[in-house]
Amino acid sequence: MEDEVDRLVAAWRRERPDLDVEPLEVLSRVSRLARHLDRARRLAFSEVGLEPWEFDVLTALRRAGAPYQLSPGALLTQTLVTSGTMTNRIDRLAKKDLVERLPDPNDRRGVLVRLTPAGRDKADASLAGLLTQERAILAELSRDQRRELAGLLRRLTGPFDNLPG
Amino acid sequence: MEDEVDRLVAAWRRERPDLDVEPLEVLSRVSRLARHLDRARRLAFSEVGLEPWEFDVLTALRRAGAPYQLSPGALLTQTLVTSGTMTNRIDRLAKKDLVERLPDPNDRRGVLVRLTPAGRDKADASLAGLLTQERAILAELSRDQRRELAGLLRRLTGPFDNLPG
DNA sequence: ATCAGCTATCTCGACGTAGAGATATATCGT
DNA sequence: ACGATATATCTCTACGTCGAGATAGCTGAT
Repeated sequence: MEDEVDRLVAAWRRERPDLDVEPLEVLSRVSRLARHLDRARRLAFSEVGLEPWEFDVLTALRRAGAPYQLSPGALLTQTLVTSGTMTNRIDRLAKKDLVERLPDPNDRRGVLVRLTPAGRDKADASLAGLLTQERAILAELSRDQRRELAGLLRRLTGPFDNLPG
Repeated sequence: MEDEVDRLVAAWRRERPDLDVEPLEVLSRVSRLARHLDRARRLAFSEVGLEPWEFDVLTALRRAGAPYQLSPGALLTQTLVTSGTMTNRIDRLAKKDLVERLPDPNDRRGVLVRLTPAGRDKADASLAGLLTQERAILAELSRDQRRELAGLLRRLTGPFDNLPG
């Protein structure tokens, strides 16, 4: 099946035959697919009254395991947002009583963000729904193809995720 | 090489062994990689004084070929933003004399957005830089692997791009 | 010819994010 | 101990996006 990137690449080859646009075959698809996924996630979460950014934070805490707490800094690396954004997110989640801030006992500069019971319920409820939706999107591929795709993507994400910065 | 998604998946398997989180192996990597790419692009474009959103619009027009014009609606489907956003973008690009608005001769509701010569220069200058950067990211993979990856991604983007909506 | 419904674009208010700077605390070498 | 430097988090402003609604023009059925 042809997609927008096929059309995009064909257009560049016509307009700029002097350039090798092969990289776009992979990376433009990654960007566009992520955008489609954002939209689908927003729709799915709206059914349980959750914003995608709330999901990201709550599930990061849920994954940490009991007592479901992480520093803002740890949340940054997991969610790929800036510190100003994370402060804002924690504020809003705290106002909804889904998380609470605690002083870090080992570092007086630091803070720990902990999931409340209500926050944990939200996190658990939303994850199952997301997985169902993602399974539908991935039904285009066989199990082996999904595994192959995951492996190739890991080769690209690895360098970013293990970067010093 | 291990990445954040490996850690994320391992954490879910520990915390929620009742759920099959295999879909995250693919789709969480897509989302995170797109986020990394956004950052890298922002950095690369700042060197030529261009924002990523400006690049997206200008190159869509450039790809259209002479006379480098498209309707706002056509730009929407290519850039995956909403109409309000596109109006705003066109306004700002017009203010910088990179594009101009023309009435559509065939539909009095419509408008055509056309690249100015300055806009075309910007588009051409920035594309080469982007490709160089993307090539570096993709150097992790062999030519065959890149082709394979592009093919698998197309299977996922195709349904979205060919959807009625 | 007309009307209902559709399409293309723009308007506008609410919201979330980035990014730089501020503050407080920790850490390391001397 | 001390000072330089690094780290953790928060504050604040500017900016871009979304999304619902408004407007104007098109189109097909009757």
